[in-house]
Amino acid sequence: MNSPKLKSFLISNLDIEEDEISSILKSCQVKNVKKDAFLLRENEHCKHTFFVEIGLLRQYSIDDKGKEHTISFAPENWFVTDRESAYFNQSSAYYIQALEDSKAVMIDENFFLKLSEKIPSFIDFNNKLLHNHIRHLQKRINMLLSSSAEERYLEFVEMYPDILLRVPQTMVASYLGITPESLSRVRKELARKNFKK
Amino acid sequence: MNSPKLKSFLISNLDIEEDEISSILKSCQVKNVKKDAFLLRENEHCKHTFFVEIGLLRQYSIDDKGKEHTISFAPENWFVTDRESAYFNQSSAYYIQALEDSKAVMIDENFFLKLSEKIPSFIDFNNKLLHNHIRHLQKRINMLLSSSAEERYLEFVEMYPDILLRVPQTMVASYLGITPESLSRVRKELARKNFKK
DNA sequence: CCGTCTTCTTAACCTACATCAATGCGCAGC
DNA sequence: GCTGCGCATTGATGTAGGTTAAGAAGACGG
Repeated sequence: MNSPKLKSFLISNLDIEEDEISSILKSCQVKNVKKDAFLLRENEHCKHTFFVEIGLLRQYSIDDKGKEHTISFAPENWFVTDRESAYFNQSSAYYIQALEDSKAVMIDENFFLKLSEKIPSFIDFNNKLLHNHIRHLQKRINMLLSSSAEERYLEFVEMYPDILLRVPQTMVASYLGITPESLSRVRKELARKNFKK
Repeated sequence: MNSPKLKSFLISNLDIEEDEISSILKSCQVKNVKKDAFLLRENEHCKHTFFVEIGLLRQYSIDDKGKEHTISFAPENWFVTDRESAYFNQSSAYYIQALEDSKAVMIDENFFLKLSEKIPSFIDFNNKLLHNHIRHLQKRINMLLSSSAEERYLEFVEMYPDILLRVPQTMVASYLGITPESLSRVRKELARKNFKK
């Protein structure tokens, strides 16, 4: 059970000794999953926050017409969870699935408690993570309200150039709120514009 | 300087004595604003969380084409702030404006610190508020990605029937991500359907 | 190296919603 | 009781993006 990335992530953000964090981390299970495997399905109760050590996860929902809507991508060093389900004890409306063979640390409530007890700065750090999450969500809402498909795509390219190369366009489209066909057209149009310059 | 609603809100959610909360609340300024007055403008630095005692506030952005996009409405007993600006010390991309003559408690960083110090349960409570915020934002993203104008309007009617009656339709439309004209047509269509039944 | 599968592209057509412009209508101020 | 203003409605027309369907291009297992 080793989780070097989570470890260094915590060390660089918290005022904590290496062996102390190691001992806490021992209590966390690490899950290895193959591409396409699920870490969470709709209607299940989400009990963990996943920290991605290796690979790439995706969180998405499926609407009544059967269409997928990507909520987030989580590559190495990212967290992903359904806070609504985990925190408020509800069954989840989302799926979390591996887009590549992946390795994720399964963080549970207990882990948070231990950290809060032993490391005072963890509370502030956790607070910061939550605020950061809120910032991203709000930015995305603002974008969905105000930008065209092309603008949203350009924004995505700029923010997540690495992810762009690792996931199928279908999924990028479902993140942007458009169809794969539309995304293809947007890309074509952009290529044309750049060529003309 | 009295803020009875914030007081009872805190008392009912925290394990705290009435006079203790009263003394902490004394340090908070209360702001009375007329309809249309601003509590925050774009490019300003947001230094407070506003708790609405009386009235109704709205948070919105203006895009490059000059269009308004409503981020949130805040009636009595609600908080509103730009966490991105307040927490990360950036200049704000949003406006906060009174839609009615209003009274808001101006909560600053210091207030949070005092509460965290004196009331241990405040940390958990604050955590809960953040999680709740995240839950709402995520739900809204999911809706913007997956629902039609009509579905979004129906959802709004169900979730915020009170707000619906207090704000002009233009602003509801800008919350839903559609034009006022479209909202008018959606409403007409819904009226027609209900009449036929 | 072939067949199958998945993803991407392209084209023709369609629809939800936007835009533009005119009209209506309630209500505040004089 | 007028007048003007802000907001809602309506109609005509435009357009971004959706839908459907087909083929092209990689990716992969045998």
